[in-house]
Amino acid sequence: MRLLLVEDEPQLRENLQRFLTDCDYSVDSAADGREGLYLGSEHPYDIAVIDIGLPEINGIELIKQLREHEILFPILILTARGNWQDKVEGLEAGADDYLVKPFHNEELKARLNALARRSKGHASPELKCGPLLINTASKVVSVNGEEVSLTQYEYNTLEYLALNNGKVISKTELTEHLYDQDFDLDSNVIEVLVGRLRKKLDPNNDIKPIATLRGQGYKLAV
Amino acid sequence: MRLLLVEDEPQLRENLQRFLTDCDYSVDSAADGREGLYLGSEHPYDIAVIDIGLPEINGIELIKQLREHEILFPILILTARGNWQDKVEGLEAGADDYLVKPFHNEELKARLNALARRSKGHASPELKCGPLLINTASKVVSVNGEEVSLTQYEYNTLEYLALNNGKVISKTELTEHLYDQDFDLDSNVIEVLVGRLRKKLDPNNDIKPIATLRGQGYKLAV
DNA sequence: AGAACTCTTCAGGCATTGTTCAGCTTTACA
DNA sequence: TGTAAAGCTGAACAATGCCTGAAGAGTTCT
Repeated sequence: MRLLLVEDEPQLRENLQRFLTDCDYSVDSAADGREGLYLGSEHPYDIAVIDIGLPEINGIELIKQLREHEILFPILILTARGNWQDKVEGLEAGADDYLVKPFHNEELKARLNALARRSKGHASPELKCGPLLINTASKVVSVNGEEVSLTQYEYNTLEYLALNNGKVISKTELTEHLYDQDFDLDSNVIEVLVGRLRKKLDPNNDIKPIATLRGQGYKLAV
Repeated sequence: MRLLLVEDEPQLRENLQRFLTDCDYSVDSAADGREGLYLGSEHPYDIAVIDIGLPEINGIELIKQLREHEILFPILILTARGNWQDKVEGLEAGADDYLVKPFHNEELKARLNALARRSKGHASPELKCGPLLINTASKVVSVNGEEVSLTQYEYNTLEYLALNNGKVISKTELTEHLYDQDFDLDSNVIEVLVGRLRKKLDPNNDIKPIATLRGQGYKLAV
């Protein structure tokens, strides 16, 4: 799998390059938008990781231009925390997913895998777990074909569980994912969110999509 | 497994060193960044735990320099609560995971295990012992394909035995593994747990997965 | 500004799990 | 074979962690 990495900060670029290489991607990296555009239009990459805040040509512009050249590989963008606008613009410009800095390498890996998988199968950006269908682009969730309306936090919680389908996720991990600031760890927000999710996804309580593992965390499995 | 610990506060350093040694790491510790850098570049560690707030060379700088020397073992950083910036910088500098102080020793251990496993490329989270299958990611245990539901402590006990498959584990060792602090060693919790495990794993008593070695401990072997 | 919606906290209740205890069984060894 | 120590087990109790409904605080939309 060939991967294009566009990131201006040398330290982060190097780390990501190393990590992604370890994940068996063959990585080319660019330090600015101009170089990114050049590499991206010359080589047949399978996937790209692009930081939004770039010198020369900024990330948004880069994505637009790539897409104008009919370059269709999936793109994951990196945004700084708080720059909400970037994220929206990036997705509108043609990115397929985003990650807010700082992030865990493992999460990047999971998202890239998901992106790669669905782009190979020409599938839509969907996660599927039994009767559960999650469209990560439109953020629409449906159960047995019936659409369910979720709030932002409910959605994020579900998406994270779905990305880690089958794995046990501790409340700490969920909290850290949902709130990147240090957050009161004694809070029971997660419990409340999970409770509401359950009620919305499965009002009759017959599917039981989210399992509780007492003392260990939650797990999505259907 | 060789582990490098860099922590300036003597009390915490000592505690961690003792705990990690108990976890079967062979631990070298440094009290400041300079010493950490020296040790880290001289020895082939498998993993490192680094406090961000260090004298001499601070933690971020230490990580950067290690990475510049092409030193690639996974690094877990310790940050004080609220120092959110540290966390970001640490991850960008090349750390692989972080833990916010104060933390539970068991959580540190779990994260180190996960890091170690990932970096060794042991992708498969499954332990297999005869008819016994333990998935450490989903925490699902099955016997001859049939799923068995275990409580947290039962699971932890079994996992530890399985990690030491074939080795005799004394009750003391099990107790120390399951419980953080000094725990009443005259208790018979372990016996109770092992009893419950046996009943759940092997209700008809024909597999006998856990053997008792009178006066020595227990052993998983099938 | 008011209304509607979402997020977070809190407190009480509940179910499951963890721990202890007492009495019983097995084992090792004289 | 008798005895003491080690281990096993079922029941009881205590502690823990999770769930839930309600209400307050904060947003966004009209």
